[in-house]
Amino acid sequence: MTTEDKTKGTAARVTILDVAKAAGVSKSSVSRFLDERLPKSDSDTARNVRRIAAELGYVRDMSAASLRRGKTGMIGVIVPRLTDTVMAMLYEALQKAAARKSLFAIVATTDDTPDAMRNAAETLLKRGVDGLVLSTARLDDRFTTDLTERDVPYVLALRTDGHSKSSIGDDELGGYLATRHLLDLGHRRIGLIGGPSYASSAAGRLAGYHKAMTEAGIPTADHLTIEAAFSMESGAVAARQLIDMAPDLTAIFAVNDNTAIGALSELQTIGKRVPEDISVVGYNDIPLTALLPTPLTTVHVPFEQIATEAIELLLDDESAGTAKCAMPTLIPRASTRRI
Amino acid sequence: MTTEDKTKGTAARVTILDVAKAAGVSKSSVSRFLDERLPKSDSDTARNVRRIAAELGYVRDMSAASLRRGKTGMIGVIVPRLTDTVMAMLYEALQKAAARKSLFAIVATTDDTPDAMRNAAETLLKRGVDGLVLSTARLDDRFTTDLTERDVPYVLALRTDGHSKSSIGDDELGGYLATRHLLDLGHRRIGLIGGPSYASSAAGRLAGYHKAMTEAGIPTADHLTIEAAFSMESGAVAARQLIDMAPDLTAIFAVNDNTAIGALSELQTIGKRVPEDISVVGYNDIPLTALLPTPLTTVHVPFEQIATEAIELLLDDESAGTAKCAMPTLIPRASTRRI
DNA sequence: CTGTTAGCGCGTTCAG
DNA sequence: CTGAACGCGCTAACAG
Repeated sequence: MTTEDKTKGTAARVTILDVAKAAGVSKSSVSRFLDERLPKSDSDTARNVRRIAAELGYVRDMSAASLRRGKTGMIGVIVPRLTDTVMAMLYEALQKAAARKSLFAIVATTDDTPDAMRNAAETLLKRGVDGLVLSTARLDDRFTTDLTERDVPYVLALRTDGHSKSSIGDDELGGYLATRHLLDLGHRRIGLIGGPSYASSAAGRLAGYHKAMTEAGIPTADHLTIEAAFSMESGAVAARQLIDMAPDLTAIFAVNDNTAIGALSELQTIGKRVPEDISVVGYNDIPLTALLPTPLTTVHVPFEQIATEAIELLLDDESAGTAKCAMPTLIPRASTRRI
Repeated sequence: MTTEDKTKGTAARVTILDVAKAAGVSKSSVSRFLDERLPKSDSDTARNVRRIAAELGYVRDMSAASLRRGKTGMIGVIVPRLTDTVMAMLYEALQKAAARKSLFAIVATTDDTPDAMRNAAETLLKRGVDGLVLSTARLDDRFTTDLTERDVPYVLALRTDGHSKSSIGDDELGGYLATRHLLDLGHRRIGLIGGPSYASSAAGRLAGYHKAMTEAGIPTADHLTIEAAFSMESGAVAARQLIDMAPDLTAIFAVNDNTAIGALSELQTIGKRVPEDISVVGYNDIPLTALLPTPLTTVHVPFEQIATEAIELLLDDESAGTAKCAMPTLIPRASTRRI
């Protein structure tokens, strides 16, 4: 009787009712004992129920639970692309942070274009996510207002729009540290390869660069900057333009490791040696930077911390408008040297 | 009456019933008209219902639908890590392929360790995925038998265990092409940095290397191989060992771009120039390879195709044991030259 | 602490 | 083709 005949291939799901019967309690009791959100009771029956559930191989039906609870326990993450290691690192960190709160992070990608971002958000929302983590916020975008109107909880990560809840790195400090490092090595003619102006991260790092340069008494007119996308290709193009504009540069600060790597490639092509002829600093400290033929000096960003704080902000209803800001660190490597 | 008072912040969900009432039909009709799996009818009422649903902003409640259907429309993907660009590319391709079938691909990472793999699978299964795509299969693992016993549909991607449904690249051909390329350039002393022996991809590429070498009449004793993990660090270590073993090598074939990059770094360190002193070939054609200071010759793998076929196999019940195999292509770049 | 009851929103019978 | 009715598995509210 109790040992049921499971015909091969018909995996007759064990339901909460089976557990209830086997344990001799009601199904609501089982439901409560197995509720991972509640502090787990240590009564005799509680333990017994958990044991029986485990023996029977019971697993809660998420669909049914979600329907009833009105929550899925999933949060949606939107990133430009996962093939960008920075974004992969962020997502992996968000996954871990979410798991610590018994949540599961699912991801959708855009190509950093606003309409793809809407699609991605709709896809995720249709899947029933309880909230959104956006790493693609644009300073000029109205998308977040839509989310607010629709009462969708969300938080920005890595980039901010200036008013939404956000968990970011201190980009201005990072930009300052990078530039200051070059200044300390004796460089004066320092070019900057910036990121797209709609990204707050790029803007912050640029501001840090200006701050350090100005502080060092270098005239603003000598601040050589150029804008690029966050890709290796555009880093290469930007490096070429920068060198054309100012052949006497002794250092370049690229606000992103990818663009820095592109720049490295281009510098090699045009016959400038790094660091003998020119020093280069990147940003993000992706694993690759340490293993380049010339290991790249870069700014380390604490993604784990940013992710943890993003999830906390997302879950905290009382924190509207709050912005958390994590400290970056300079990692000196072989791509920079004293002039 | 019909225009309800939505109190701010209480997003009173539009249900199928609201649509039914507004359209003057029963909810079951609405359900049918909106079923994306059925060929969409073009009757007057059908179009009308769809229009009204759109106007009202109706979106199906996935939890309720999943509960009723017994399927979530989600498939689970397991990869070692997303910070490995190869895996990010595979996952992005799987996402796209899944989307084409109205499925959503969620992902979990292991660290290429068998127990983390089990955890990842359980996590995904608890979330209710309809099937699994595994890129972490080991030739010696029994995990897939468990899945079969539990009637969980699954397919292997990139790596195979020799008997499960799989969608992989033709690794032996790829290994052959890479080695043959070096032979054609006049190299005879060719070292190989292999991958972990439990990965069929590594084994296949190694076999291709041996085939090409033997075919070229090079004695087996001169086949210089060494095993490494799929990481840049271990590529560096392996390159060092290889050079220590055989200082007269003129070429290295690394069965993975990451290990190739690690090797490049190490070669630089010990003062060997690429390609002047030694040629290097990688495998996978990750975007970075084209933008290294010395662009890397590598083997291109059609991830999109592999992903598409993986999803098709997963959904096809009649294809037990089938293995699809996609053709790789050699991409010659600056890291290899005639001896 | 426990059990009873009443749906959550939907898809699928099964009659018409 | 359509609509009425049922119930998927679970949890929240309530009553003991």
